[in-house]
Amino acid sequence: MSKILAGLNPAQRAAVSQLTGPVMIVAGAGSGKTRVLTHRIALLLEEGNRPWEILALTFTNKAASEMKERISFLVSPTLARDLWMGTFHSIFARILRRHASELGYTSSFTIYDSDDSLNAVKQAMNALSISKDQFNPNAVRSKISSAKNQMVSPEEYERLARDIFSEQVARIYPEYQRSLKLANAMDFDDLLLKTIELFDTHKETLSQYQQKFRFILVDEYQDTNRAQYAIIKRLAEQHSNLTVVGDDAQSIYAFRGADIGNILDFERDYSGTTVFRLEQNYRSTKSILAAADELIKNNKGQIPKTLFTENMRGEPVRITQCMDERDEASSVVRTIEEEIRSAKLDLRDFAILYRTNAQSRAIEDGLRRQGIPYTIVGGTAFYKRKEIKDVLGYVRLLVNPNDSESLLRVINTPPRGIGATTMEHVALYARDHNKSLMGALEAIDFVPGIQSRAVQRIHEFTKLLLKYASLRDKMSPSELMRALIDATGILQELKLENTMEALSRRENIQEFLSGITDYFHEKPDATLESFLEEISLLSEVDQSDGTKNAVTLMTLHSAKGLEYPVVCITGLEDGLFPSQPVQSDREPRDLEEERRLFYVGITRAMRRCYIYYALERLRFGETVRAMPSRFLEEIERSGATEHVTSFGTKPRVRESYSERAQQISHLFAGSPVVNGRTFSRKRKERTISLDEEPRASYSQIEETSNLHNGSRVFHETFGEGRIIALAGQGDKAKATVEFPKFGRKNLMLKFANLKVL
DNA sequence: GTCGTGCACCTTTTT
DNA sequence: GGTGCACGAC
Repeated sequence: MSKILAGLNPAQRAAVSQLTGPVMIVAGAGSGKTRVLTHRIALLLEEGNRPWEILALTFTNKAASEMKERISFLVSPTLARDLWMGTFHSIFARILRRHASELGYTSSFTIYDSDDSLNAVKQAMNALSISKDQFNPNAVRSKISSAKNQMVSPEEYERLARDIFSEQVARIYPEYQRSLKLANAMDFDDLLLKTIELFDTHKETLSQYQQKFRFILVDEYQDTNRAQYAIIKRLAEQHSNLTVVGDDAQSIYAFRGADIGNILDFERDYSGTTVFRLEQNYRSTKSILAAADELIKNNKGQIPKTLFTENMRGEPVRITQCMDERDEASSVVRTIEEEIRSAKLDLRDFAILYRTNAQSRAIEDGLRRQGIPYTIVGGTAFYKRKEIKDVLGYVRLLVNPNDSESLLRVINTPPRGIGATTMEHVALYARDHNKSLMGALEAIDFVPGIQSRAVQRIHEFTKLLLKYASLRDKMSPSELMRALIDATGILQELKLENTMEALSRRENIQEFLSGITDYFHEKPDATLESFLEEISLLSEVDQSDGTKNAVTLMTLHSAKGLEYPVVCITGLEDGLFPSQPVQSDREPRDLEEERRLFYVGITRAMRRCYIYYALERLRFGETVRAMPSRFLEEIERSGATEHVTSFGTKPRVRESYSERAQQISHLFAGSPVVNGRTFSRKRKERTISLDEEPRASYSQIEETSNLHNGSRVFHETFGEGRIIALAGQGDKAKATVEFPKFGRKNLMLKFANLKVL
C-alpha cells in the first residue's frame, strides 16, 4: 500500500482512493477533511499526474499554502509548487489576467476592494443625481453584489425591479459597471462573473482550461455561490474528475450568496457521483460533540450523518452568565488564566470568538488590563488602513492609470490644491467623453470650468506619475515604490503634523515599505501587479500573524476551518447571536444559518469549550438589555453542559433562561421597550460591580506626570521599555512604548501600570 | 480650497 | 463609541 494511504481510517482511505469521476465527500467537523484532500492530491501526483493539471480551490490562501506544505512533505516540493491551488478569487484573477484582452481589459486591471466599490457606487449615484440621503449607498452596493453573485445582469435586474429602491439600483448598477470598465477595474464579484463571461464568449479558451484541469477539487463546497458553481460546472465538463468536500452543517455564507443547494444537489447535478462520509471526529471531546450535535438537530433538511468520536468525554461545556460585556471580558480572561495555570497551555491555544467585530473592543480592553498578549483576525486589517491605502493608491495608479478610485484618493493626498470642485468638473468631462478620470486629466486644457492654478497643479501631478511610470524598467519594484512614495510627500506631511496619530501612521508606512522589500526579496519574480493582486485578495485569516504566542480573537466566520484546544464563544444573546431580534418576517433559514455558525464555533474546540452571555451590553453607545440566546437551551438538552454565573457559582435552581430573565427584570424597571428590546441609560455608577479590577491598579494615574518621551519604564508583561510618544489627558492618556522583545505597544496609562525606572 | 466642528448613522458575518 | 459627511469660517 502506498505510504500515502497508510495512517488513514477506512472511510478516509476510501475517499482518497477513488480518484476519478464525480466525488462528493461529506466531511463532518474535525473528521480529517484537510487530510483527505491533501492525501488525495498527493496520490494523484504519485500516480504520475502533472501538478499543473490539478486545480484545487480552497477557502483561504492560508489553507492553500498549508495544504501545499503538507503535499511537499508527502510527495515533493517541486510538484507541490506547480499545483493550481488557491481561492476562487485568486485562481481566476490569475486566469483573467492572461485573457484580459479577450474581455476588453488590460492585464494590469485593478481589483477593487469593498471600499473602492462603495466609492464607485457613490460616484455612480452622483452621476445619476440620486440622493445618498434617500438611498443608502451601502445598501445599493450590497444589492448589486447579490445580483452579481446570482449572475443577474443589469438588464435582467431592470426587468425584475419591482419596488422604488430596486428601480434606483437598476439605474445605478449599469452605471457602476460602466465606471469599473472605464477604470480597467474589477470588483470581487467580477473576478467570478468575468471568468464565466470569458468561458462563454471564448469557447476555445474554455476548452483549453477544460483540457488542462484534468482533476478539480473544491474545498468548503457548501459555501460556493451560483457563480462559483457555474465556473466549476463548465471546467469539469470535459473530464468529470470533480471532487467536492464539504459539510452542509457548516454552511455560513448564505448572506453573500452561498447556495447550500450546491452541495445538497450535487448528486443530481453530476451523474455517477460516489459519495463518501467522514463521520469520525478526531478533534473534540465527547461533551463538546454532544452539545454541537444536540444544537444542529434543530435544523431541518441536513444531509443525514452521525458524528462520533473515540476521544475522552472531557469536561462539560461551560455556559457562563455575565452582567455585561465588561464582566464577560473579565470572565474570559479569568478562564484563560486558570486554564494556563492548571492545564499548562500556551496563549496560542486559546481562541475567543464573537458574532460581530464590534464585540472585540470590550474583550481587548479586558485582555489589555491583564497584560495578556492577543492577535486579532480581521478588524481593521493592515492593508485597509487609510495611510496604507493612500500609499497603495499611488502604486495602483502607476500600474493602472485608469484606476479612478485610486486617482480620486491620491490626487489631493497630501493636499495640493486640486479640490472637490475641480474634480467634479473633471468627472463630468470624463463622463461626457467616455474617458477615465486620468483620460480627462490628460485633456485638462479642454475641460471647462477649471481654474488656471488647478490646471497647473494637475500638470505637476501627472508629470510626477509619468516620471515614475517611465522608471519602471530601470528600477526594481521595491526601489520604485520607495522612490515614488518619497516623492509624494506623504511622509513629510505626517512628520509635520507631529501628533501621536501621525506618528503611528508614519510607522505603518515604514512597516509597509520594509514589508515590500522583504516581499520582493523572497519572490524575485514578483511584479508590482502580482504584489497588488496578492494583497487585494488576502483574506482576513491570511493577514493574521500566526507566529506570535498570543490569544486569538476573531469572528465566528473567520474561525471556520480552524481548531484550538480551548475556545471561548461570547455574546450568546438573542438579537446578537442569533443576530437581530426575533421578528415575524425573519426567515427560518436565516435562523438555521445562525445555528450552523454556532455549530462551527463549538466544533472548533478540541479540549474545552466555554460559552458566555451577558444580561446587558453596550451597543450603539447605549446599554441594551438582552435575553439569553435560544441556542443555549438547545445545547443544554445534551446534558453535556454546566451553567454558572460569573461569580463562579452554580445557579441554585435550574431554570429556563426566559424565567431567569423575568426574575431579574426588576433590575431594569423603567427602561423603555423599543422593537421588542429594552433600552436603559447607562448607569453612571455600576451598582452590580462584580469583579472589577482592584482600585489599586488605577493608582498609577497620578504618577503619569513623571512620564516623558524617552522615559524608561517597566510593564508587568512586556518588561522594560522606552516611551516614544505620549498623548491624551487624564483617563484617556496613552503612551507608545517600545519594548525590546514585544515591539511597539500603545498603552492606556490607566491600565498599563507603568513604573518609571 | 482647506480645515474644524457637530451630527447622523451605524453593526451582522467577507472574498 | 467611531466614522463619514455636510456645513460654515477663513
